[in-house]
Amino acid sequence: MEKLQSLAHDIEKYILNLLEDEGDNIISLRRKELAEMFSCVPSQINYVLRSRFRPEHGFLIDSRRGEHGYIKILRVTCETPDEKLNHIAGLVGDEISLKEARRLLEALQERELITGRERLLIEIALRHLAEGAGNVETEEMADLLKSMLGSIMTV
Amino acid sequence: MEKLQSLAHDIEKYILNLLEDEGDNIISLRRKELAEMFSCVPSQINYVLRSRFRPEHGFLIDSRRGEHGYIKILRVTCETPDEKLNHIAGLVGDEISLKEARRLLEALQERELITGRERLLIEIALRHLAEGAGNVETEEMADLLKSMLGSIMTV
DNA sequence: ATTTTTTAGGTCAGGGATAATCAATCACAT
DNA sequence: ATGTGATTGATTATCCCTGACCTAAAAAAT
Repeated sequence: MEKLQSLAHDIEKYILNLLEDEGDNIISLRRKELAEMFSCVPSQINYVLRSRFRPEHGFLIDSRRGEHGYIKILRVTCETPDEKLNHIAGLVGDEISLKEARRLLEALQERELITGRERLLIEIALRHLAEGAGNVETEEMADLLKSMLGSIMTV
Repeated sequence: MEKLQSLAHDIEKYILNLLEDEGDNIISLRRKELAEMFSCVPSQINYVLRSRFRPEHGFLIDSRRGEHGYIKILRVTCETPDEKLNHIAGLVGDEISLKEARRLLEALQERELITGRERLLIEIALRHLAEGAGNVETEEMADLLKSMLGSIMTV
């Protein structure tokens, strides 16, 4: 019955549990200790962070090296359920124009799902992308928009 | 009482407390005295200032040598939106790496000039840009970062 | 008035202690 | 066979701290 999960999965769950216990949405780790606890190489911790605690997932990482070094994991948003991510993906689609994106963002702000400042940030990022390349970027715009919305849309 | 934090951290907190107590936004120190108080080498004070009281942290340093020497620490205050824009533009500069940008965003969130959600959005946009282009993107990153920060600082 | 001495603070390189990165390899599913 | 995710270890970068040497300003000596 015991489904053997990957080490990365176990470490992820351990970190999420720590966050759950804290209630303060921020925890501080020592990479070396965590690696010892799971009997793995320290860089494995970085792999877990890179693959599961990115900004897209609503997390921010602050770290310091040297003596008294640490890794702080900050949970900015609650976990966005797949259901909601699918909804966002549906709204955005595989490709999107700047004009369509603007309409979508306006609607989201209207529903108070994002703030005016957040809407500005997203619009600027998309505009920068659109102005950069020629016209094959509607797909890329859709990807970026989904990443950004996915990171801040809370449950 | 165990020493849990680094010496630099303790000195930082001591200075911040002084600033807090003063109520005013400026304090004056003697490097030698402070070093003696913490039983360390005087240059350690310089290290603390260099690593924690830079403009990106919201401080300016003024000092004088010789008899009646001093180190003054001034907390930056941006009264007008214009000052805020200039401050940000100066911090970002003409070019910036992804690593530098992340550090800056951490400081800005610490200063409560941006929220965690806004930091998420900016980090995602910058990383998207950095990973997309291969090479000479430090200028473009600086432009995008200034655009994004500038847009929300005035709201 | 000029020079010398004294009294500060500044800069830099280096070493120990961490964490980050990267390329190689492994594991497993398709 | 191939592709994706997981794991490792070697290398690189960063942080903290010290101490040797440098510079500036004021006082003292001339």
